[in-house]
Amino acid sequence: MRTIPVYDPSTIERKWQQYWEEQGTFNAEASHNKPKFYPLIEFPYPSGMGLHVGHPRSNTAMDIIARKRRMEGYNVLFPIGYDAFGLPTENYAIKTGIHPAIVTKQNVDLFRKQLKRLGFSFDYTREVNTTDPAYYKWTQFIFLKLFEHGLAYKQEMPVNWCTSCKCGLANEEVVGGVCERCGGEVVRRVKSQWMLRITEYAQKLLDGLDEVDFIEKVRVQQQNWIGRSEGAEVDFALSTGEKLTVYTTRPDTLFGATYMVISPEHPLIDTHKAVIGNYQALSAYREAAARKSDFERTEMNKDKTGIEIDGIRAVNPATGAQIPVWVSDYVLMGYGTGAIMAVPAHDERDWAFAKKFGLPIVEVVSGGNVQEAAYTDIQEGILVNSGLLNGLSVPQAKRTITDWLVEQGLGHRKTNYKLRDWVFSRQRYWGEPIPLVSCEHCGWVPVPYEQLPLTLPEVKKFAPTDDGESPLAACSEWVHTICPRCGAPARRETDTMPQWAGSSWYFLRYIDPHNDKAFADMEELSYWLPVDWYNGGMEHTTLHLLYSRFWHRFLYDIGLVPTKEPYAKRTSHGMILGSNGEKMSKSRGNVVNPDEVVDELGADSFRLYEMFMGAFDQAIPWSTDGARGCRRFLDRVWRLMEMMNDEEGVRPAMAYDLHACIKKVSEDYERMKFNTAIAAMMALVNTLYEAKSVSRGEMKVLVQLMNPVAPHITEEIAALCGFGELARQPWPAYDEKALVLETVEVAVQINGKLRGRLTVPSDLTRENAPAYFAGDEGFQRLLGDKQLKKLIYVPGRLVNAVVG
RNA sequence: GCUGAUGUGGCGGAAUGGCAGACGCCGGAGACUUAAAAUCUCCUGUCCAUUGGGGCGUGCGGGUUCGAAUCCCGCCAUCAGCACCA
Repeated sequence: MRTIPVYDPSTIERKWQQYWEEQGTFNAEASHNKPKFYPLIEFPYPSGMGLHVGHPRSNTAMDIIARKRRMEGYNVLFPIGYDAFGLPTENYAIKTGIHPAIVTKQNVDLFRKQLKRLGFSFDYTREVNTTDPAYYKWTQFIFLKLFEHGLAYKQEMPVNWCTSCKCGLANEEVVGGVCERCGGEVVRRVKSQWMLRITEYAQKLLDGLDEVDFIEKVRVQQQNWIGRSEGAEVDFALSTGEKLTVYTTRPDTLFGATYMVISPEHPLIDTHKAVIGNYQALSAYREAAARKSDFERTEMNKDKTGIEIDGIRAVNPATGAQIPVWVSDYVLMGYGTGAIMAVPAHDERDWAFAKKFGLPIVEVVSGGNVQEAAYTDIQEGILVNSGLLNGLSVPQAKRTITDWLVEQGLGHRKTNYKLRDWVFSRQRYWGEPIPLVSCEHCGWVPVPYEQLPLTLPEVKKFAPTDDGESPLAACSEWVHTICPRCGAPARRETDTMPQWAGSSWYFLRYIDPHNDKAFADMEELSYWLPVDWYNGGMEHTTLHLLYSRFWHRFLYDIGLVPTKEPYAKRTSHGMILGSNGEKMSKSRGNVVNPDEVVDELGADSFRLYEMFMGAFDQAIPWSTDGARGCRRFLDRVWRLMEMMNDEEGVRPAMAYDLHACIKKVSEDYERMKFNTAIAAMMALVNTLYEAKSVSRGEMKVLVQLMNPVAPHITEEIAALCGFGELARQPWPAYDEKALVLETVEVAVQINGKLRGRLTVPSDLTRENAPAYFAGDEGFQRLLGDKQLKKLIYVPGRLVNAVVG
């Protein structure tokens, strides 16, 4: 038994972290000779609360992959940065009067310190910060490119207005009718807003999903959010002589359209004020609809309201019948044409509406009972009461009627998307200024590129005004400027960009972070792009992930980046819950502070537990006892040094276990099955304890396998044992031959019931099995006097005797 | 309502057609110790028998198969996302 030093994580971890920093061990190499690997984690928002236990889950996972790739000979770029614009910092500034830039710096320093304590192999020389003018210069640059290409426009439009933040929100930021950030009530409010035309890219963003390796649920969520549907636009003649165009995905049901509905915001109401008999009532309905918050609209979801327009009727182009036109808020102005043909027999919403207001329900697809419920099946039904469509299936009828509409000049095929344009303005201080100037003569004029960055002015008050203007509007010497084009007095845009701006392209800046001629050099981009593996939270699937794909695809289209898609692979981690199984939050009092865990157990134990606690993609409750168990495992590994002998190689008796472990761990890391990889290493250590000894060769392989998860302790063991620096050595390979044994134990079943175990030659085949077992004493004893009808042998696993 | 996921010991979980419960936590017993902690060894789904063993068991009900936690059909429950998108 050797005498070994005490395992003291705090000393060891500090020592190695310093060493890595001095040596630049994990900095990406400037040369492009090696194959590259670019792993990415979502850069954190540096809040004053510091790191929570969720961050290290994603970080450790990608750190493991990054460390393994370096040992496999790749040039790895594993960067870190800070997404530091945003509301919490600004709200803190409003409360305390401290400038957000100062708060941001403090928070970034705190985060960096905490991240370094956990030993992540980031290349800190490439750190970015979205609030740094040298960074947001290029955010503004990309915005101006979007503006130049007609993808940024300002429009009066109803926006989601958070009454608490006093700020407009993107559709994606409204969750369940309330503000995603603060939970405040969200109402509709008409404001002039900068918009980005992401809808122009709907199809490209959809098609791009086929080129990348995203986990299924991310792909499905993006597809649903983009929401492509195919149908037709159909013109209905109105009694006023004009026509009303609707969008439908079910043109086959045209003969069943017994009324029409337009949205309360539809312009038809005002343009036909003169002929409408109940204009007063309609206006009242419209105002009531406008006053409803999104939340109320959602609540009232089930109970339909509406009012018939008195004085306008429409003609069903298929049947020639006169049908009424209604107004109801179940029809949305923002989708399709803001008007629908209602087919109550075959649409649940129309059915509910027709039942409530006593409108006729005409069956045109047979197969259900349309007086009882809408029949919406499109697989089985056959068309009836539909003239030229009678007897056709739904898909056939769709084609036939659409061709007919086109022929008659009454309609055309149409594809629609649920995706809406991106509300890009925020009436806040702590964001990138939008680099545009409003000139009386020239309209909106970009700030010239050479004048970027357009920096935030110093202001005294950071709070938005009650009338919803940005705090920048109060800063008159900043607002008043001259038009860059004609030199006349002009005003700057005072809205700022949303937090999603800086995060839409940060992965590009990591590639060439100190470049002041371009956001990144094309040659560097060509080497490093795309990001090979991006891990992040599901909450960013329809926000950050979609937005950044949009920006990247735009930059590709104008020739500024070399790939269509930014991220080759996307995976997602499960949330860490409080020990009571609920979401961690300050108010629930179940928040775990990583610093405290590191203080007690060390960073390696913390990292190990985060990876061991359960399946990586699932939500798991935290257990400090579980983390202590991981510390116990590291203690056991450390003490293996006491029983280490001088044998350099792997002992034959240990070869199978060791090589099986190399294989299992190597494969499981790649599949993000970290929990089973760690379990395999624990099992190996248990086997070594049973053997009461370990050779130097075995010990070295063990610490190499563990190194990506627990880098400090394993480097220290390697140093004490003279194995050399692990981070600089190749990843261990397993020996296929060592995995083949001479004999193997198989289960014996009689009629599918487990009855015993037998040792058989491992090369026994299915063909030879009947003869072998006929002569095997142990098998015959288990079989007894029963009559063998059939024998099933699964090599290496089991033998099943089917008896009469 | 739609979409996607999940359901296995006291707990986190493993096994994706072939020995259910690997690995860890909690708990119990023993060894070491003056003692405690730490450590080491053993036990730990459940019921019956307790000497070898046997029955039951992966949300519920059916089915396919020599064999099902795993595949199929029908339910139930939980979580997440979307939600009047025509």
